[in-house]
Amino acid sequence: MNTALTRSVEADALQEDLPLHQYLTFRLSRVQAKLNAQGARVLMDAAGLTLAQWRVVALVGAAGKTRLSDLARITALDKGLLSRNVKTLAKQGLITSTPDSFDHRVQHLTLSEQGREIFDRALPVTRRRQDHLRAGLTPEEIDAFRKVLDKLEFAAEKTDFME
Amino acid sequence: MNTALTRSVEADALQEDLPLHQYLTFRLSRVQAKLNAQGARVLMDAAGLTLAQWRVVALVGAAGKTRLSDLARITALDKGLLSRNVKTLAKQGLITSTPDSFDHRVQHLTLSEQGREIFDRALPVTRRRQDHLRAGLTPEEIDAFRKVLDKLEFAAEKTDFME
DNA sequence: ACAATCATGTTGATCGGTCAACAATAAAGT
DNA sequence: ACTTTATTGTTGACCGATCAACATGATTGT
Repeated sequence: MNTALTRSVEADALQEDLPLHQYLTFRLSRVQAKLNAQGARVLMDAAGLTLAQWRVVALVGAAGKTRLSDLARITALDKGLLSRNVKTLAKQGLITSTPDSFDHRVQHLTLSEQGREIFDRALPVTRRRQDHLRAGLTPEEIDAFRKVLDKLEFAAEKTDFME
Repeated sequence: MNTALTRSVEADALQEDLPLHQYLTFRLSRVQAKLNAQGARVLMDAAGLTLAQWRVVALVGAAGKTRLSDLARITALDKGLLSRNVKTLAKQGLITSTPDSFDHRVQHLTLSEQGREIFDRALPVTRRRQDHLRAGLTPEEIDAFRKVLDKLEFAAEKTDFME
């Protein structure tokens, strides 16, 4: 009786009252993984960029001119990761990085012609995707969602809840 | 005038109207990264487990007895990843994996004594963390949040929104 | 002026997650 | 019966993310 026929039964019983499934964090990571996969696919198709690369392009494109440390600060992305992404983007000719004449540590980042072309091509695609994601949501839901995200982010940064 | 003194000004201007910052997915991935880091730290301190390992222990502990394919199906985690985690947990003696006598492909997973001890020790810690995360949220907010997650997950699985 | 400190960006090591290929086995179709 | 197809779990290759160490250069304090 313990053959493959009983599989679904046991699986369902398991699914019912799993502690993990009630955990917001677990749900969140699953949804995020799926969104990530979708976003990566869309961007690769539309612009030949990875998600992390697109983020750099989008940030530099929107800012017009930035430096790496600002991107890291604002987005809370790892500076090492950003550095590598900028490097490959520069090698591909999408981003130009020019040194600051006063502070010789900083590099100013701008989009090249080609970079802006890709930015202009990718932006509407990502907008479309965002619209698609929001399509089933009311403005109130989106607003509430954002508020919860803020609170969760705040709670995630607290370190003293274990005494 | 383009020295480090102007940094914050430019950074603020950038922060204002970034397209990325309005993207739900971007916010989500940031929050998730922070939650992840917090969860990993808490679990490592409390039980010496990685997040992925804890998930396996928690799932097997809750189910009593499962097989790998069920875990993969239910949690939408990668089976390769699960296989590796199970393997290291088995090597550490937390999980015992016994072959099915009818279907020689499947392995039945259960917690060992030691595994259950760790499960029992880690579970209240993770509950405490979940409570901490929910502390600032009303039941309605949590409910709304869950609904939005469901809708986003659904929308993330659709593939035909680009025509 | 000089020492100590801090900011910027690069790099290496490592880890977790994803994907594809695979061997072994079972189930289904003919 | 036999071929084809599907499932289970393992493995290798690869990529993105995280962390720490580091070199360089600026800032601060005395």
